[in-house]
Amino acid sequence: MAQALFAERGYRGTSLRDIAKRIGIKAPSLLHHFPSKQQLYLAVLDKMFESLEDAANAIAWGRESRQERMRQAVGNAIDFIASHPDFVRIMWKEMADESGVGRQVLKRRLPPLFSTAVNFIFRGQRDGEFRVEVDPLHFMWSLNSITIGYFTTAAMIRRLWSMNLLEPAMIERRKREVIDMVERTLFTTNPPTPQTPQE
Amino acid sequence: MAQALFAERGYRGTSLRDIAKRIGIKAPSLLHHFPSKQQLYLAVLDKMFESLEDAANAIAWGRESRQERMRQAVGNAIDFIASHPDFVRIMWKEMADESGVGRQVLKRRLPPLFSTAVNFIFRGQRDGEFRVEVDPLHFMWSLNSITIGYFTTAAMIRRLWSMNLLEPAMIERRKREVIDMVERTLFTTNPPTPQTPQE
DNA sequence: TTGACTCCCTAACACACGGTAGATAGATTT
DNA sequence: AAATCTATCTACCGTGTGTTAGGGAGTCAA
Repeated sequence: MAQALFAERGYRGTSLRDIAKRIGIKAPSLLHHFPSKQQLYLAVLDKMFESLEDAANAIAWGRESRQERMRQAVGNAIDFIASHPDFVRIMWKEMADESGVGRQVLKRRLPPLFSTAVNFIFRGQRDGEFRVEVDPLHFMWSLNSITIGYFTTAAMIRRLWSMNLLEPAMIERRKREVIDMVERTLFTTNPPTPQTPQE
Repeated sequence: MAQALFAERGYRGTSLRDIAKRIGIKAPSLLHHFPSKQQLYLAVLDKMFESLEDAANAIAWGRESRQERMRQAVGNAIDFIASHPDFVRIMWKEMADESGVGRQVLKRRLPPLFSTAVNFIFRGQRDGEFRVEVDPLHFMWSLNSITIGYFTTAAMIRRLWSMNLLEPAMIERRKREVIDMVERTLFTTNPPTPQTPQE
C-alpha cells in the first residue's frame, strides 16, 4: 500500500500516481477516498500509531519486578518494530523533518507514550531498582535511537557490509545486546559478568 | 549555503531555485558551477565527510589506555556533531534513504571510519580492557544511533517538550550520560557505582 | 584592440506533480 | 422501474521542477 511507499521514499518522494499504480487504479480515484495527499499520509500515520499503542498497552502491567518488566518491554519493542518495518522508517523520517506534514500527529501521539516510559524509570529509581545516576530522559532518548536506528539503517548496512540485520537470529542477538546494555547502565544489580546473560 | 537547505528539507525538498535564492543568484547560474543538482549534492556530501575525517584523524593516537581513549573519542564525536548540525541531519536522512542519491559517497566514506572503530574495540577486548560479551558491531551501531539520534531529534523534542537539547549545558550532560553508558556496558572495570563519574 | 574566459542573466522547454471536472458503469435503495 | 450512490475512468489545469539556449557585462592575456 501507500505505507510501504512512504517508508521507502518519504512523503515528498511518493506521488499519488505511484501509490495509485501500486494499488492498481488511477491517481484521481485515490482522491475519491481521501481529500488530499496530505490527509492520506496522516491517515497512514495515524493507523500506524494505532497499532503501536495497541502493542504498548498489551506489554506489561505484570507483577514482576521493574527490572524484569523492563527486559520484557525492550524485547517486545524490538519484536514490534521488526514486524512493522514501515513504521520505523516513516518515524525516522518524521522525527527529523522540520516542516513535517505529520507534526500534529506526533505531537498528539508521542508524548503520552514517552512519558509513560520515563515515569516507569522514575519509579524504578525511587524503589532502588534503577540507578539514580541515570537521567531517565536521556536514557529513553538513547533507547529510542538504538532500537529505531538499528532497523532503519538495516538496508544501508546490507548494501555496505552485506549483512542482513533483519534475519531472526540477528534480531535475537540484537535483543540480547540491547538488554545487556540496559541491565548494565540502568539496573542497580547487575547479572554476573563472566557469562553472557541467559535467555 | 546549500548544505543548510539540504539538512532542513532533504534532497528532494530542496530546489535549485531555493538554493540560488539563498545565495543571491538565479537558478541557472548554479548549474554553471555544478553540472547538475545531483552533482551539487554529492559535492556537499563529500565536503562534509572531508571535515569529519579531519576530525576523526585528529582524535586519538594517544598513549593513554583504550578506555581513556574511548572516553575521549565519544566526547569528541559529540562535540564534532554539535558544531556541525547540518552534517548529522543530512546523514540521518541519507542513512535511511533506500534510493538515495548519496549511496556511492556513503559506500566509499563510511566503511573505513566504521571498521577503524570496530577494530579498536576488538583490540580492546583482546587486551582485556573491554568486555568480550559485547559484540563490537552491535555496540558501534548503537553508539552511532545514540549520538546522531540525539541531535537529529533535538528540533522535534524542542517542539514537543520545550526543551533545548542543544544548549551547552545540555550537551555536556549528554556527554556524561553516553560516556557512563559506554563505561558500564563496554569496560571491564567500572567506575565506583555510588557516586557519579567525575568529569 | 581583439579575443577568450568567467559569471551572471532572461527566456523557455519538457516533464511530473497535486488536484478538479465531468462522464460511465455497476450496485443498492426506494 | 427509477433514483441514488459508489468507485472508477479520461481529460485537463496550474504550478514547480531540473535543465538548456543564448546573450550581456566585466576581466585579463596576446
